[in-house]
Amino acid sequence: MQTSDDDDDDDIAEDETEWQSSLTELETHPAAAAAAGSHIDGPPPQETSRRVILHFDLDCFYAQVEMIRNPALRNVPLGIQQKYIIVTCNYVARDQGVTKLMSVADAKVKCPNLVLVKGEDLTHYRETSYKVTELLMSYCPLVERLGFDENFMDITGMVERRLTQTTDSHNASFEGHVYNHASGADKAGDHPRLVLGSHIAAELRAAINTKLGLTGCAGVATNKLLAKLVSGTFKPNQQTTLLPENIGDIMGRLGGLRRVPGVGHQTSKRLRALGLVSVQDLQLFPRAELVREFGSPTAQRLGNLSLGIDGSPVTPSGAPQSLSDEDSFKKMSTTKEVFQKTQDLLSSLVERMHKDGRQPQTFRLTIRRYSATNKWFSRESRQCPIPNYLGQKISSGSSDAVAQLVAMAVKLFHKMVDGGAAFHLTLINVCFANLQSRGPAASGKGAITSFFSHSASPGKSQSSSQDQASPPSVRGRRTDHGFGCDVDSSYLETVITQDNFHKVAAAESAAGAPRHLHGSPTTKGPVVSAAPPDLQRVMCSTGGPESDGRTSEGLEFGCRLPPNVDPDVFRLLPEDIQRELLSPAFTGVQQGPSKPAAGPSRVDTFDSPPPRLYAPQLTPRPSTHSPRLGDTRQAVSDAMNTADNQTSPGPSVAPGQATVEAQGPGARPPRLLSSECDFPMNVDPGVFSELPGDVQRDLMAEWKQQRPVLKTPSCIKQGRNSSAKDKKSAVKGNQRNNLYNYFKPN
DNA sequence: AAGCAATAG
DNA sequence: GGTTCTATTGCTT
Repeated sequence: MQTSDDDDDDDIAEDETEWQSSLTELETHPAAAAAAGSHIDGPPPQETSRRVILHFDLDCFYAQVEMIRNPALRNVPLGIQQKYIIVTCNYVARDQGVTKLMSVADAKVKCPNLVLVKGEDLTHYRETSYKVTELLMSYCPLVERLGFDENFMDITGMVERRLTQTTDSHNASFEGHVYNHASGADKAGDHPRLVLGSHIAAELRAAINTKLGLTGCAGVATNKLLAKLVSGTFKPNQQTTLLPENIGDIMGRLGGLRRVPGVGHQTSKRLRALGLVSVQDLQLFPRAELVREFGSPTAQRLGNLSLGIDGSPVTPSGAPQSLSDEDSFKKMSTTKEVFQKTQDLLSSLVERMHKDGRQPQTFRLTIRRYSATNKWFSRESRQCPIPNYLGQKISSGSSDAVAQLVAMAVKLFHKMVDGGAAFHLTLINVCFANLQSRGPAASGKGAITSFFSHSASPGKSQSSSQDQASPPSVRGRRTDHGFGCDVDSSYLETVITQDNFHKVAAAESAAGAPRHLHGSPTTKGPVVSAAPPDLQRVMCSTGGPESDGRTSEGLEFGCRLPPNVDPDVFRLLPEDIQRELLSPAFTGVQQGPSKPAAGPSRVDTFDSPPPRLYAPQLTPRPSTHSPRLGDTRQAVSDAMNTADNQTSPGPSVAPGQATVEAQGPGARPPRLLSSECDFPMNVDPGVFSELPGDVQRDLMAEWKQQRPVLKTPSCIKQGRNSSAKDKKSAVKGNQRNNLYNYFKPN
């Protein structure tokens, strides 16, 4: 599950006495503004940030889930065990000295009556985790997951809205704690947005508690870094707001650089090599020297982080981008065991994939081998594309998908491990990636339409990544920092695929296939009931009241558009797409699938149809092609081919056709056994020997008949390579294949 | 597109 | 800096 920072962190709010931290507000803010405003063009942001960001962190999440499943565990010391490790435990156990990642043996010494629950199967945790995210999303779609138990939320739009609509904003005070302030009433007048943020945080925590029965902490601040750092200040089931004047305090009190989110082990080692150990060290270190060591983007990011500056957006996570399953063990050294293990792992993974409903395009096998030199760890992996017909079988739940995948897995395995030599594995992982919502990748990569047809998953589509804090000029010139109006091209992607998702979902429910939110087969009832239908607003658009604001241009638009959509870019979009962007799904108003958007709203409540974050499909899709006899065996050999061809991009082969694999330079040295003369050259004898006997016989029979093997060279791929590499070199590096690239002026 | 490193919980 | 079981992003080829 996770590492430190919960128990072993001796906590930020410890030393009250020495708060002469090197930075005071007066120093921090100009510094922050200067650093944040270090863009090449455009004025520096006037206010450093009007954003309001929440961070939620569930209390000892796995333990809470188990205590809900079995309330008798509530009052006993409870530890969640994975292998020989306690990955987390409840507060009763913590009081007795049990900590995260303590060995079971040590934990039993500390707490002899510790009750252990096995936690290797993450199913329930994953399901509950997504329910939390979905619940949060029902209030505001800008929710980013961080692991299973944490969520960020950008509630700037909600706050702005309450600000304009609320009558008595002056006499309100903070909900929960305020960092470094004894009274929540102290500075309330100076920070109306954060006050409202603290109210929203309290409401959301209450909702999580009443609807899901979970408790957790929340942090309220002006960016993700700060929200995360402050949320743990008061520990179980409380919340804390950080005021801008205390940024210096909270950063200064962190102590070691390792405590800064984003600074991991390697980075802290490199920093240490520069003589930097504390956050203050980094704050005061010359930026130019940092750049020399890390390069500009990373250096800027690190330097900013040390100052409490973090311009990174809350990026909606959407459905997961990969599904994987793994198991670790002391020793595995026979191919027989490997075969068995991958089969087990794949069985459950395929089932999960089936429930998800999307179709994986890539399969990856990862191992970890034991070796004295390598110490223990470091993983290696091999991956290969999944042929379309197999992908369809997987997502439609066809029963023979597993066998074919196992064949692929074994093939991939032998690319890493010489079957003839001894080996010692300590872990196997199987993974589906490149998950496509609709059909096979029609690969209309350059076409705008691909953004509508490719991925119907909510949240991100393929690759949205950004470090929007660093690359200043490329982003386009309206960099409204903290106002949600910077040009974040990936948001266009996001938003469009999101809409597509809604359309698809609507179509499907109209067709009588009601997918449930994040349905699990076991959990039928939606624990997250939709919020009251009278309040159909999701208030995260930065704009004010959104009464169709499409007459004017520029600023007018800027205020009505979804966050992060540049008005300049917007104007260049085709009409229909503009309309899409202004439609309720994007600007914040959503409509229920069956409800005609009811009455006059209470001020800000929470409703709107539950967003479909992660909606594994519950009803199996009708299998598109009837399995004919012989399919399986052909598929096995195809699968082997797929795995084989992966490294050598030779002539591609249409599925269903047999090939002779050209033995590339990287091909495994053939271990020729007596019976091998009958194998097609593309079949690994090692794999073959692991197949069930009847499959072996069938395969042999088939090969005999097909002896004249079709070669099928590059006939399909005609104008293959050609130009298409347009490169986009001007914008290279950071820019992806996204909408912005297509509509950007120049 | 593939493989790995780094980071995270 | 490693334990478990994931998941994401960025770098390099």
